[in-house]
Amino acid sequence: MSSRPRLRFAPSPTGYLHVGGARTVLFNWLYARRHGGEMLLRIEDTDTERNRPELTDNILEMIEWLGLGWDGEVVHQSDNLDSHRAAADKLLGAGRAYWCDCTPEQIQQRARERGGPPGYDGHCRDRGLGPGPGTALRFRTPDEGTTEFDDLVRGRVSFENRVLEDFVLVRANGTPTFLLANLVDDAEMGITHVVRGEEHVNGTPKYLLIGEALGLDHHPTFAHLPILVNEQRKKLSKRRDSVSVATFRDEGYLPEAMVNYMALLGWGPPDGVEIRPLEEIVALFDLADVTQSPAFFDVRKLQHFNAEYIRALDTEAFLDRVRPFLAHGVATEEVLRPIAPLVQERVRLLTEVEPMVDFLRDEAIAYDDASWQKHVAKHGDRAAAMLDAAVAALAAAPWDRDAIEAALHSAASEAGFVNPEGKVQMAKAQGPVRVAVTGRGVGPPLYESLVVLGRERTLARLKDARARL
RNA sequence: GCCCCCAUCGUCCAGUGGCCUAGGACGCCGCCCUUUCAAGGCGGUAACACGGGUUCGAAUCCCGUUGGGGGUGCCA
Repeated sequence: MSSRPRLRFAPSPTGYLHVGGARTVLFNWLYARRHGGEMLLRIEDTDTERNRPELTDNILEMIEWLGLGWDGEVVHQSDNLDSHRAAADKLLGAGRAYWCDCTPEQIQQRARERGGPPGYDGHCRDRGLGPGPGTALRFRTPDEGTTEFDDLVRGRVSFENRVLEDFVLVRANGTPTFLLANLVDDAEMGITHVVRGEEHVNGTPKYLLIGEALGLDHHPTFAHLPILVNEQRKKLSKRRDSVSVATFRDEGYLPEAMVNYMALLGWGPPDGVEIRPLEEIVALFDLADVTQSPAFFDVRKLQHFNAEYIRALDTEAFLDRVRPFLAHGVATEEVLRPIAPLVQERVRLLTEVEPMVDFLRDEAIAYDDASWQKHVAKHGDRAAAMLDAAVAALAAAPWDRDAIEAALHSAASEAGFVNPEGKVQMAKAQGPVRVAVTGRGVGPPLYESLVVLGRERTLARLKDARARL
């Protein structure tokens, strides 16, 4: 195969792009890039009943957000209905397909009465029906022989033709099914590698059989990726699991972190280095190295990756990325900027930034009850003493980080936050101050925060807290 | 039911007959550092599903069992 590989991602607009689909796009994209080929995008919209055209926008937007993209124009399967019909006619003319007017209910009922396996029984095979209302076109699967194919991920897979039921090629409403349109379009588009989820393995012999019956010289290489599962080890479902890519974006995940993480679902670099630039992954990636067993999408590991990527950003880039997640725009950015590196190191998600710095921006703060109890109330008189000492020391100190540290240090000593060896216990002493000023027990480094907050507001908040005791 | 596939730490990957007293990463636990929280450093916990073969030698090859998943739509 000397020609450049041509791959495609072929989603149907029946749901938002979810992580399973995103992983499939990624592997298609990686393989195309790795081998100097291209990855096309085809929207499989032949099921007019279920399509939701607006979802196509989401799919396109998410693929772009991930930084992947596609080659050429987006293809809409519905634009190629003439070819699908022509293929159906050809199959009918060659005796490889026939009309069937059985309803799903009838098919089920016969299967029940028969007591045999569910599925279509070939009832209309030789009834010589013509097209008409409620009549669908079925493919006549061979009664004997086997259909096999080589899969880059799974090796050789073989099916006995007799277990393949006569499936529908054209619905009663005249639209082609996925089985027909998918094959016809792949052939016309010159697709060389079909990389898709494992759920399509069973449909592959049908794909092959149609192509063969059509006399097409279309023999793509297949690669069925292991599916992504939830904690119950079930296939990720848009309904059960919250896995929309847009949701991850809105929760503050960085696209490069997601792409990096998803590349590790079913694949791993030979040197074991997991967090690395996309270009390196492209250089190392190969479908032949993809795992054969299902992978669990572990959000906790994703979060770790996201935190790593956030930390790796330079300050300006970090600010650019968080901006959409900040309330009150510029006002927030102003208080964040001075301590951005400190915040950057403490968040896993971009959405965690706002609640970490809002106390620097807002006039009024709310005390977190648990924090107040643990860091202030519990220490009783010492907390009150610390607050008083802090007010006094801070009122006189120059307003810079080191002076603030020194001031709070002496205040702690004065308030009795000293261990038996005479060492000041700043870990405990900063508690009342932190809660008084931020409302919470945890947050960015205190001294640096106070610099940003300013003397006036700091003193006012310390006094407010003191008054509550 | 039938068909297809899968099977190494809780999770994701490494391992392709001897380098494995099974390695890395996430998580978890402990210690250090430390103004909280993070980050960082150090250490630890934890797996070859089971049974037969093949072989001088199996996590690695074969068979079976068990378990899990996918498919079985006029969805894709």
